[in-house]
Order: sequence, then structure tokens, then C-alpha cells
Amino acid sequence: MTASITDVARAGGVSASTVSRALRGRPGVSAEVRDRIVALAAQLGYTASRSASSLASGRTYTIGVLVPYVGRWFFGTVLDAAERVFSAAGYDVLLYNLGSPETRKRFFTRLPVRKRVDALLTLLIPDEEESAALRSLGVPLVTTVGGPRPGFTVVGIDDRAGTESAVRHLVNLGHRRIGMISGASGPLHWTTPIERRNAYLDVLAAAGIDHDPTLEADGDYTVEGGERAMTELLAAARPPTAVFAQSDEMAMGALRALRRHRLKVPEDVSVVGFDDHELADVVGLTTVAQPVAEQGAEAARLLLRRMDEPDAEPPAAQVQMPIRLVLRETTAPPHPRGPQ
Amino acid sequence: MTASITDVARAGGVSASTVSRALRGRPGVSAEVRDRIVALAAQLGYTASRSASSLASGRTYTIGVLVPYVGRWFFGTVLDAAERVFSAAGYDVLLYNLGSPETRKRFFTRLPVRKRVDALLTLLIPDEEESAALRSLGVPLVTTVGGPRPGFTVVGIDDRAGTESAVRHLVNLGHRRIGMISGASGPLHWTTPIERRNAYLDVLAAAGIDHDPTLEADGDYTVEGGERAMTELLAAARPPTAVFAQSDEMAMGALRALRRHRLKVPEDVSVVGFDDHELADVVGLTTVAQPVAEQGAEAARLLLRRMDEPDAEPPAAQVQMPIRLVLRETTAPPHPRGPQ
DNA sequence: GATCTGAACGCAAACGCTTGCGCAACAGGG
DNA sequence: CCCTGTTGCGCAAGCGTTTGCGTTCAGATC
Repeated sequence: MTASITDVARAGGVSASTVSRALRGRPGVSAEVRDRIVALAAQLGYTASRSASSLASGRTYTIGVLVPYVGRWFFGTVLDAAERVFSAAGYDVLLYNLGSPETRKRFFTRLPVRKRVDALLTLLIPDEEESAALRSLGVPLVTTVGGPRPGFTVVGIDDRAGTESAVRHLVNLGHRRIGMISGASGPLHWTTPIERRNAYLDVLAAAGIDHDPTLEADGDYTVEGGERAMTELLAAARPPTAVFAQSDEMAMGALRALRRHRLKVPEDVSVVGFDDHELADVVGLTTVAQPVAEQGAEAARLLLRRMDEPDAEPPAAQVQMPIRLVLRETTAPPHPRGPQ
Repeated sequence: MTASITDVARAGGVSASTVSRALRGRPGVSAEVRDRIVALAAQLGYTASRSASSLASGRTYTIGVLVPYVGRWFFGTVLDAAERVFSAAGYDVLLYNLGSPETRKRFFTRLPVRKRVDALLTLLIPDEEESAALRSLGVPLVTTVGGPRPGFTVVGIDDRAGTESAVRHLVNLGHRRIGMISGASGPLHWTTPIERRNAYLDVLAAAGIDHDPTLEADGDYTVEGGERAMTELLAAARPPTAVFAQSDEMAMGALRALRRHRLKVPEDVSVVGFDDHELADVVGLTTVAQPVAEQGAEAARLLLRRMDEPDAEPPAAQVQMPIRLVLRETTAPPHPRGPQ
């Protein structure tokens, strides 16, 4: 078996408490002894058992991260960045992939993170019941995506402004039949699709364009969903000349559908996405860029800071990261005669 | 504070041992008592402290997963699938994102998973020293990617066959100047790029094509790297008419570079990738498809199985998943006059 | 030189669980 | 009716740390 603290203590001719204090840099140990113990521990390959130390101290040095879909670019990128910050600070991360309703439900009823984490970062939006469950854990909570929520610090972007810049761009190009591919079918408490939809409607209204419900379709935030949605839109009585997709992945699905229909982008149909996906540049997609990795890193830093200052009152702060419209090759003025 | 096992015991008028046995379905408890305790525990919202139980039992119900880059599609997808299998089996996953050499080194010297996990899934290839460190943990080890390794069960694909199908496809189309974008700059012990390179060389040799070293470039397995590599190849005295990229992400970077150089794909240059990335279809990329999520799931299942049967002798098995060439729109016979 | 002070260290009690063992109580076989 | 099993449960000893408190001792203070 691996060495325990008493092995080190015995070998060093000191008590276990001294070893503990020496290794964690606590006061009450002379410099010579400390150095000797540190060297000895390294030599013996000693690492404190996390279970034992967290049992004794109540701290776990572990942070839970809740993710809807690790495989999706957005979440993977956020997680990647957050993990770097956490591990640099000496924390381990416990990952929960809560994509399906069943796993999600099971997680919130069993709450396996109880007494296992010092803090929680959630990349999904808990509903009222779920956030109550998380608050009951009594650890700092930070979430990316979504609106303000009591007890949570949230870091995100200005969805409204982002959407406005995208749709206005299409309006300014001269488009009047502007479709939208959204992710409306998600959980109702997820405000992002709603925010973006409202902004979309507002821009149209401001431009004096009547809203046409047949120009909206659900793309489920996936490539396939985007493809289906675009196909749906193309089947409308008067198909759109431009489409705003609420995510780049859906936009790429739309591009695929358009190619299948032998429609040219941007000549026949303009497409603008949201996210600035790593591959958006490859397909030349015009999109609303948001700093994805930075959001993860910032959220992680905020969480660490909140752990340091255990004020009773959680700030419930909201951090907004900058967005900007990136013009590429999928948008252009409408074709004089429209599609088909 | 949250309820402890003694709280439940007291409330139920039994001993803590009985509560422990009842909740974990151990024998030695009558059916009535068991039901009563289970109900009581649920009512009190009791969950056993993982630190305490793992300290006492030595089992952690946690599986460590080592990933080079969570944000990359391949690894994100594998992780996603593996996590589902683990969590369905009641295990938590501890994630280590070991992209940079420093974090990787720190991980292997400090080995924070010691006594923290019951098993380890690594999505990276440990070198000799690293695998020795992992073996010293005394837990089952499974790895995806890479060649056979003592103590490890590995699930992967036939890199050689995959590469051969891709390069042969280009040869069959009539190409003679076939470039390759690889990830050769990675750690030397990573055999994948080497396997693929050897297969590439073999196919060329079999076709009677002399190997031209200026037709090889390093793409670092990233989009940007692929773009740089393609740019490099295009600057060669005699640029290739076709390129095999060892990953789809590099292939997409190559596509971007080609677009920047106003070269048409596949008219001027053919491109074939490897992986069948989620977005490969969107850009019409011809590629070697491998079942990525299935590899993660299969690796996870193998790991669980090995945990169930604690045979002294690890099987050191190797599982190979099927691959197939997917023809899309980035490959065609060479242009009669070649590029430029 | 007696007293005080602080630093450096050891003791032992937690932390919350698991588990080997012991001990009733009870059943059934002789 | 005794003996041997079996079943159901409690006791208590860990598991490997952390940490409050007590002790020792060198040096400073008067």
C-alpha cells in the first residue's frame, strides 16, 4: 500500500500533526522540520488521502460541474477553460453530464454532490425546484448562460444585443422575409431562446416588418435540428430570403439543408449564426461572436473568489461578456427575385 | 447541517451499522427494518458522505477520466458517451484535463487520483513512466487511442486500415502528388500519427509513387494547424493535387487555407480527412469514419466489467472498432493541369 | 533567578462511515 | 430438552486525516 501520514511521521521522528501542518504550510512548525518533512514526503511518495482529509476538515477540494452535453462545442469549450482554472488552483472537478431528462432528474433527487464538493458550476439552467436543491447544498454557486437567479452568480452575454446586431444586419442588407431557427423546445425555464426571440421580434417590428409565424422553426440546438428546421422553412408558402439561427450548429445544419436544396448561400438565402463556433470560419459563416472559453474561465475564477470569502450573503452578481458581429460570407443583399 | 447516519439510526431506533447495511442492500437486515430505514432516510434527505464511506471501505465509487483536450470534438464526444455509462452504473466521474505539458506533468507527479478513484479511463497515451505511475494505483485501466500497453485494456480503431482506405482512394482517383497533414509534433510515444504515416507511405510505395518529404506538414491536430500546414504545402515547389489530413479538424483548416488561396476543392485540390466529425457532412468532407461515441461507451463498459472481476491478471485486451471511408464532395480526379 | 511569553510540537478527539465479530433469539433436528 | 445452525442486530475498532488544546522549552523581562 501507499504511505500514510503516520509512516511519514515515524520516518521523520515527529508526530502526524506536525507532518500535516508541515505539508500544508500551516504555522507551528519550524523551518528546518518543515523542509525535512517535505523532502521526506516527496521521497516516500506520500500524498494525503483526499477522503480522509475531507472527512476531517470538511473541505473536499473538489468542484462539481454540471453540463447538459459535454460533446457540444459550446459546453466542451466552457468546461475546458473552467477546468484549467480549477486545476491550477488545486481543485479537482467532478463532472456530471445531465443531458437526458432521466439523468437530470436522478441527479437532482439523489444529489450525489452533497458533501462531495466545495462549490458548484452549472452550465445549465436549473428550474426553481432544482435551484432550491442546489442552494440547499450550502456551497457557492455560479452558472453560465441564463438570467439572474437568487443565490447564483451568473456570467453570460447580452443575448438581446447579440440577436439585435444579427437581425439588424439582415434588415440593413435589405431583407424583409427573415426567418429564425430557435431552440424553443427546450425546458421552459431556459430564457436564452426566449430572449433571443423577443429581440428578433423587436427588430422586425422596428423595421416595420410584419411577423410571419411560418418563418420560425425549432432547431433543437443541433446540426440535425437546424437542417430539419431549414427544410421546414423552405417548405413555407413564402420562404425566407435570410435566416437567423440561434446557434452556429443550427446554422450549419441550415447550410446543409440549403445545399441539399441546391440553393446558393448567400445569393439565394443569407444565413447568420450565433456563437462563433470554432468551425464557423471554415464555412464562412457570419455570426455573433461570444467569448466562450473566457466565459468558462471567468465563471471559474468567480467561483474561486466566492469560496475564498465565505460571506453569508451571496452577491447574486451578473457578469456580462462582450459580443460582436463577425461578418463573413453567408450574408448578402437579397436576390432580386428571391429564392427558387 | 445535513443528516448523518447516526441521526437516521437514532430516528429509526436502530444502530448505525443496521442503517448502513439496509441502505446498501447488504444482508443481515430483515425486510421490514430495511424498508423502514430506506423510507426514513429518504424522508430525512440522508445521503452517505462519500469521504467517510470511501475512507472506511476503500471504495470511492468514482472513476477518473484523463483527457488531453475536453474542448476538442473527438474527446468531448468520447467523454460524453463514457460519462453516460458510468453515471448509469452509479459512478461519479472525476475529470482531468491534461492538455498542457505542465498540467500533465503535475498530474503525474502528484497523482491526485490516488485513493480517489476505483478505476481510470485515459483518453491519452501515457508514456512508459506515466503508465507505470498509473499502474501503481492498483486500479483497472482502460485507454482509447493508441497501441497495446501492459496493464491497459485499449479500445481503438485500425489506424492503418483507415489510412490506407483514404490514401488509396486518392491514388485510385489518379492522384500522384498526395500530401499529408499529420500531428507529428505530439509526444513521441503517441503511435497514432506514426501508424498513419507508415500506412500512407506504404500505399504510396505500393502505387509506385516516390515519397516527397516536402509534401508532409504538421497540423498539430487543430484547425489552425491544418490551415498552416496546408499553406506550407502550397508553398512547395510542386504542390500536391490531393491531401490526406489525419483529422477532420486539420482537414477543415486545410479547406480554409485553400479558400484563402482561391483554390477550388475538389477541382484544384482534393482533401480527405479522418474521424467523420459532426460537421464533416456540412462542409462535404470526404473522410474516414470511426465510431467515436461508441468507443467511449465501449471503453466505459469494459472498465466496469474489469472492476467487477478483480482478477489479478489484467487482460491487456485490445478492442477494435470498425471504420469506413465516407465519400463526399472534397475528392475528385486531379485537374489535368494541376493547381495554379 | 523567578516569571512570563511565545514558538514548536505532541496528544487525542473528532469526522462519518464500514465491517468483523459477538451475542441474543429463535428454529429445527436428534 | 439439549445442541447446533441460522438470522438479525449491536459493539467497537478501524479508515487517515485535521485541529483544539496542553506541554515543553528557550529566550526575554523584571
